[in-house]
Amino acid sequence: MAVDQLSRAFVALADPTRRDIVARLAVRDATVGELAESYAMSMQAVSKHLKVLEEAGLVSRSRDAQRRPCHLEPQALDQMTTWIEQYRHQAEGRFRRLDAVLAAMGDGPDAATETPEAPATTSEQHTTPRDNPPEPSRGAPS
Amino acid sequence: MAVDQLSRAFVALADPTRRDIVARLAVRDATVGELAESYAMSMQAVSKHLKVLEEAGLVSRSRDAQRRPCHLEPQALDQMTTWIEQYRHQAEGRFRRLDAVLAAMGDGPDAATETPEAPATTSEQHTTPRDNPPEPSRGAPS
DNA sequence: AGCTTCCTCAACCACATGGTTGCGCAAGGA
DNA sequence: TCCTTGCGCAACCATGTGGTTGAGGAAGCT
Repeated sequence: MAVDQLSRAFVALADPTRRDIVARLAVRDATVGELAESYAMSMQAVSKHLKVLEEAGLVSRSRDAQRRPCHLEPQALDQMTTWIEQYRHQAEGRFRRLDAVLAAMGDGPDAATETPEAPATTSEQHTTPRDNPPEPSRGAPS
Repeated sequence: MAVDQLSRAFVALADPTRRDIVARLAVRDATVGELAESYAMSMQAVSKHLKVLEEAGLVSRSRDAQRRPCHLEPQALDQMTTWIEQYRHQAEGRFRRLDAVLAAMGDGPDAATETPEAPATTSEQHTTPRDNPPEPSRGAPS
């Protein structure tokens, strides 16, 4: 417990069986039994996987008599892409800027190859808020 | 071993410390020691985390004397978003079509609320290839 | 009421994971 | 040459995870 939704979502999709379940639920809703028919494991195991997906907010379950139909929740997937794309864009932008610096430096001096991305053309520094600083000691601890 | 790159990538980002490392490497490359200063754990532990990220293709490490600078690899992140977005789009498209059917059925008959997404307007069925069918038994086993 | 179907919960087990410590190696500086 | 820095490897340990089986509950059928 005490784990944020994003961690749960990544943990959930880290398992191939659960990714396959997500892929199937993208096509159509399904019950536990329907899903379990496809895998070489017991229905209890599939139920556990669905519980993980549900606690990650990736699927929801309603009631239909004794059935428990499973429904994919796309906005949880959206959260994940938002996180990933944030840093991918940040990194790619930085690399593009770095390439530009290196190219413009083609006939320049030799004092290069030393962390030229810190003082890049447009300041970026450490503006983006990282989600989980899982440690108390920030900065040099010694 | 014998685990595909996508699973490795999701496993890697499932850990908050490793997500934080990715966030930092998006800003600038860093050495193991620099990263380790920020966390309440030993450098060996951070090195292990980096190994996980490296085997997932998310970071690469070069040599600079005895330093091992770590570099974020955005295309691995791109793979992940590609996977996620595929099913998010699929599901959202299906839900939009379902909503349309329900809306158009507002004055229609009462025989509804029963899996209306299977015979939707545009046939989609099970076209998208799921990545890991981790089971041998496909189709009704009985 | 009693049976069947669909599913969850609880206990258990093997193995993976995240952390530790200790050791050792490669490369630069004294 | 020796020492320090920076880092990886191996062994170890506690906990988490993915599977099993067994029991049992909720809802429809006869």
